[in-house]
Amino acid sequence: MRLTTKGRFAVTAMLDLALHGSGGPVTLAGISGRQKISLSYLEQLFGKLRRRELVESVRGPGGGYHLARDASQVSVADIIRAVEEPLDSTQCGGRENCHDSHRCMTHDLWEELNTKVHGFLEGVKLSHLVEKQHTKPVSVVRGHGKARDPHPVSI
Amino acid sequence: MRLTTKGRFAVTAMLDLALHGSGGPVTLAGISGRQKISLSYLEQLFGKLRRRELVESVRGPGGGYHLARDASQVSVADIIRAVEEPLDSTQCGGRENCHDSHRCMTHDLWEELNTKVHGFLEGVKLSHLVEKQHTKPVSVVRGHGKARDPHPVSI
DNA sequence: CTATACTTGAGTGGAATACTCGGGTTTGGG
DNA sequence: CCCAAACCCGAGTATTCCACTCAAGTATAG
Repeated sequence: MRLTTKGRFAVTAMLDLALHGSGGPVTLAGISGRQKISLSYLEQLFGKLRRRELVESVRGPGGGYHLARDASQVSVADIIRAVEEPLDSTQCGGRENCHDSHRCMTHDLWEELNTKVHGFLEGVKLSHLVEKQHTKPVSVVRGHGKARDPHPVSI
Repeated sequence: MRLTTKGRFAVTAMLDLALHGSGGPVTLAGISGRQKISLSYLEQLFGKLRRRELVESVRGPGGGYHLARDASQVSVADIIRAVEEPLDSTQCGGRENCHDSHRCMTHDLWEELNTKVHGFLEGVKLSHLVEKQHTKPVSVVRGHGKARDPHPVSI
């Protein structure tokens, strides 16, 4: 699992979906307008979210997307896993780049970090984010457009 | 702070330095041979490590590098910070991409994750890795050469 | 039958990573 | 004193991949 803006956009979009999902399907155009994420890009992301069965689609006029399960059953980790390529080979993951059956010296370190981050993101459910949003309903807008945001992960 | 192979190489190299540092300066050629990291690349990395005062260099024949401080005083976070570009703008870090003085919806989430990861890496000292290596002295070899390992972060 | 909305796949620009290369400068030993 | 071992450094480069766009669909409500 990687962490790029793609994953962050997906989480933002899913949160928007959870927040506006009470009145029938939510259109991507709506999410695009509120969150300032390009429509085409959203289409790409929601294709993956649908294939991973995190959302369900309703086609035709009046259609849109809604969550496939309750917001309390969807973790941030689920969302990120859905949109980011797998590529989770732990950079030396048992074989490849490590000689024979040996592990490289720092293998355990990265694996432990992975586990920690994964555990954290697994624990945060969409419903938690919804609650937080309700307690302090600040702005909902993110930048987009021509702006490029390369930062893969800042820790 | 980002997490790429550059940071992992740096940690591996620093660990090698800590392991072989008892008998005077360690040469980059030695690290290159043991860890299978290209010499030129190591030179680049150690330039940064030296500027951040994590290592000290001894020039001329018989020279090399040694740790600037005790292995217990060097954290993995220190090493990664030294070699990866800052670029730590928290992807919407207060300004930029967020409208006005508002924060985007998922801001807190990523910030909390950052803090967690940072805390973990700050807590792991080079001396811990050395100990682990001594308790089970497995292979010391990593791949390199023409092989490209793009994975920025796998979590 | 048409407008709305999802669906799909291909394509693109730019930036960054992961290196290499070719020259330096320092300095110990013969 | 000079050579070679080592560090030093800046520029260059190939590939990759992210972040997005574009174009052409398919389904369906009204």
